[in-house]
Amino acid sequence: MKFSRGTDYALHAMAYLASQQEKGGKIPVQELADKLAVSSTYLSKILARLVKMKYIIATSGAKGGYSLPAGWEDISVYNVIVAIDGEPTLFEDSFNHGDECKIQRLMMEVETDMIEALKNRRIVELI
Amino acid sequence: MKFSRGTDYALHAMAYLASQQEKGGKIPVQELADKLAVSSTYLSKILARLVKMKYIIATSGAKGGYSLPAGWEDISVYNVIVAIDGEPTLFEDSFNHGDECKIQRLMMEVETDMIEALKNRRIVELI
DNA sequence: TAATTATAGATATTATGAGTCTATAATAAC
DNA sequence: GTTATTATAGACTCATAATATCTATAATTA
Repeated sequence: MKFSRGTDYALHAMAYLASQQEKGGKIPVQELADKLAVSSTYLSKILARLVKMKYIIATSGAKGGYSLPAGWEDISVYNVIVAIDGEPTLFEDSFNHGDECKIQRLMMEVETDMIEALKNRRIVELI
Repeated sequence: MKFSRGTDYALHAMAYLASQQEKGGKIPVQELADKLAVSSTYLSKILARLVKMKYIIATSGAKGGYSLPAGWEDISVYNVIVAIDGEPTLFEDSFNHGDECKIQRLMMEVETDMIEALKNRRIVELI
């Protein structure tokens, strides 16, 4: 019952990029990896998912690195979580119980509220 | 990012016991296991945790089985989850970041709200 | 004493998270 | 154009936890 460490890395990376945003520079993965005390190849894998979702921009080559796209202020914590872990689900709905199951319904309500809360929180808050 | 299947079994077992409560009888694990389509020995292991927390009562011997204790109407969904999975934590706080970490703080807020919601929901609602 | 029920321990299986290593592609500096 | 720098992608390993199963034991009633 917790989000993956990958999500944690991703959120910290996003927060760091956001905090460096004024300078307009690109941040190489090695710098991010040093900050987070994680291997750069592994962090690359995680960041690749954010690139795929266009939450960050990757630039190859010398003086390259990662940066934030226009409109990054709208990216939510939920966006990042889904990019890394996929849609969060408190219960496995492929089990026994369909819509008529009160347990399933109750958990869905709690889950929906949690998701709503995460959608309302944005990366820009983390600077 | 989901609760264990064990929690699911436990909630369904509790709901079933509650629904049979009027009859005052004890329900053997085999009957519960049949309902949930799970092996009785495995379900026993899960129910043992509820017994330890006094959320259900186990009676050995012929005509024995599981039943609910006095005051069972106050047992929350959260109680059951903690009994099976332990305290839920959205993030591993043993990582890098202490109280000053904004990500940690944000996730703690979301987590606290979720826990509060689960504490406000009781087994009695599931009948 | 025998039947019925729960409990506990050892073990197996499987899935997933977490991470490494290596090769490849893209781009800028020279 | 060559080289250095950067990101990307795939195969693979390792550890851990969930999800059970099986067997033996303890408790209680008929």
